[in-house]
Amino acid sequence: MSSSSQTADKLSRPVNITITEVAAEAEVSISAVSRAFNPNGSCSAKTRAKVFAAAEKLGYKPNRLARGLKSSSSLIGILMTDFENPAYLSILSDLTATIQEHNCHSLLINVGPQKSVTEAVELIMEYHVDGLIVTSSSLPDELVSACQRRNTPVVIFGHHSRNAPATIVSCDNVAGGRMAADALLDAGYTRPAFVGATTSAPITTDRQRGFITRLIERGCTEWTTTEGNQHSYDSGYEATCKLFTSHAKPDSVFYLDDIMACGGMDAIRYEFGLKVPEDIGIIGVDDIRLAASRAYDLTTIRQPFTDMVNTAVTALFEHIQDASMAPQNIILPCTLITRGSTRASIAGAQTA
Amino acid sequence: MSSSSQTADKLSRPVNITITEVAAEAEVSISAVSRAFNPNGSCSAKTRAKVFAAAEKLGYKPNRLARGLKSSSSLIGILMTDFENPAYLSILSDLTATIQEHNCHSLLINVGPQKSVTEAVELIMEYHVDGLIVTSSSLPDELVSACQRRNTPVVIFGHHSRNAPATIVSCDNVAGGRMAADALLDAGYTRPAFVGATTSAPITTDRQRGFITRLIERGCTEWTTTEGNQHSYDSGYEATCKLFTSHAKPDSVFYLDDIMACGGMDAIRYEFGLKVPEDIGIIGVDDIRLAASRAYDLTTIRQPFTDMVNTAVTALFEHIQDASMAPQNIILPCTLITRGSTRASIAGAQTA
DNA sequence: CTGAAAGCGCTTACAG
DNA sequence: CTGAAAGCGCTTACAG
Repeated sequence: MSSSSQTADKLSRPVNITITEVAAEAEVSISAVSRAFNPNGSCSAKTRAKVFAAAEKLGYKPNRLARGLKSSSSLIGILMTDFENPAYLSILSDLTATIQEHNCHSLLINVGPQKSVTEAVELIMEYHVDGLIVTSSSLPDELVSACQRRNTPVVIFGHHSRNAPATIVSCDNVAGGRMAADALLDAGYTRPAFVGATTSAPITTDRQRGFITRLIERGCTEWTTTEGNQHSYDSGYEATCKLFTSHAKPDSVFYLDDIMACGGMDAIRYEFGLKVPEDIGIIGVDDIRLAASRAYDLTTIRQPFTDMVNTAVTALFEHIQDASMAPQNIILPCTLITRGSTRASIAGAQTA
Repeated sequence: MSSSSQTADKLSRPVNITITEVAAEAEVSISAVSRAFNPNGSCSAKTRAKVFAAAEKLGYKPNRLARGLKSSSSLIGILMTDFENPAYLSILSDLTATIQEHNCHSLLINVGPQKSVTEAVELIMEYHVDGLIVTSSSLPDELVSACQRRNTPVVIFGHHSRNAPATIVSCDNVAGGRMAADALLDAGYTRPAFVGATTSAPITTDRQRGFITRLIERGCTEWTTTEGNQHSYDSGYEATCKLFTSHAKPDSVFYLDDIMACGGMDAIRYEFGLKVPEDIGIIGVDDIRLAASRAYDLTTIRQPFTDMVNTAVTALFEHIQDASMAPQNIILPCTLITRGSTRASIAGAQTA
């Protein structure tokens, strides 16, 4: 292949240029080209320079599919269920950005209601991903084991799972529930309610447990609980309408997450004409952007999403490097962010 | 390989079972197995049954990486820039779900500020994606051509691009701007402002052009324009603060999108103590979930996102099937959704 | 450090 | 319809 024909080729032909052409251009073997492009391949500086020059000239890019056949695919699977909660947009942004920093890319699987997690995992395994991050839905333990058997590390993001044989990164939901209870009682509210969601059981139960346990510890007896259908504005709104037309008349509500709290606050204000925080105190969880808006100005239990994402991705790549590493259960602390949806504390409570 | 050892294998061994093992189990050639799994491979019903039985028994899943080496990767690249605007979470949900219906999967690339679109496209090409969907950022024409040369169809989502050699699916932003102008004037506002964003030029200019052109057509002269930095609540808030402390005193604002409009509305209400819609009328674009909330109750120009996604994905797969298909410029209509952030129309205006 | 060779798991003309 | 064989683009022991 002459140099002039290559130049013409580079401009016009649609075919991909491969390692073979680079080898010819650099006058080395294809093994040498492969090693030059691999950090751990032994290769003299001179050869590497020749190879890079040739690759640059030809516009060569390695085919990751071919590489993945013998080596790693550089693909990380992300399983997502919840596309209602806006928190997941920034989580996704952080996840993909961090994965890209590791020179890998994200295969995003939408585990919608019509698709089971099992199906999703099987599908993702067909791409031989290097690792898997599961958000917003807990993965059955058998599936985690199945991944492990295939040497595919799994990190579960944001969800507890008692005894899953996988690394889990979440925040301390029980403590978060306790904080919410303290914040409400400290502000003088006496009849708190908890609004959870039927989906994603572990999160709901942990936050609820922390909340109720703490209420009881502090001698509060007039509490109620109810549930919305999903993590959405509408669910929060509807659940709140039910709650405030029931016999229980709470004076404050702890919502499972911020987006439900926003829906709930709107119901309280516009459906029942009550004032926040004077008549009703409200606390959410997450600290999504909207929580800091003037309209909602929501007191909330902040989840350290950025830290959680970094921790999760770091742990995943550690597992990818060292398959023998034991699964860890990493729980990050959450923080109370006090805003205008709760009355000023009358006790000596913590403020952010 | 005896049947009993296979059973033991299935439970314990970590290695993937491949086409070779299925062929042995089914007592056919590996070509036959391959054809059985390919819709267009000629294969007798009997052989297919044997193959499927063997595959089922062994838990065989084709390796998509290997398949992609000679055939298609079943991977669709999604390029995303904007993780601020919540509209993109549901767009992403629809995109991934629709792509999965086509038995393909989504490689999501985060084109953050530190990463150029060019880099992102080069990276994505290393995975030999079957097609590419570009959202929330316009792709330089040279890049589109580069993809075309590699036989990788590109669909641009949500953005005009005068003469890109790619299929474009967007909505009629100029008409949207005109609708907003009509809605404001019909409601009796006389000093409208437009708040755009410095990013994503084509969208901003089209909506602004439609808006201003229509204002002028109807004899309105007292209009102003300004810009936020990005598509976010904070940008809308800040731009509005500047706007309302400048010499121009608008009585209504058309925002580039809903999330900016929400920020703007909060600034108007809480920073300047003005009433919406009595003192100031507000219109956004998108119709995100938040627009329908009681707190914002935002009049908006709805983009038909679900239709746009379906159209974009359908068009992409048509191009993948038939490489010779000419690029199309598909523009879907948008609709005015009248809510409480504008006064009731005093003219005979359209209402949703 | 370097090259020839085998192999990753699949597809696809090519004969039969 | 079916099988043997070559090939997709890369990696990785194995000799040298």
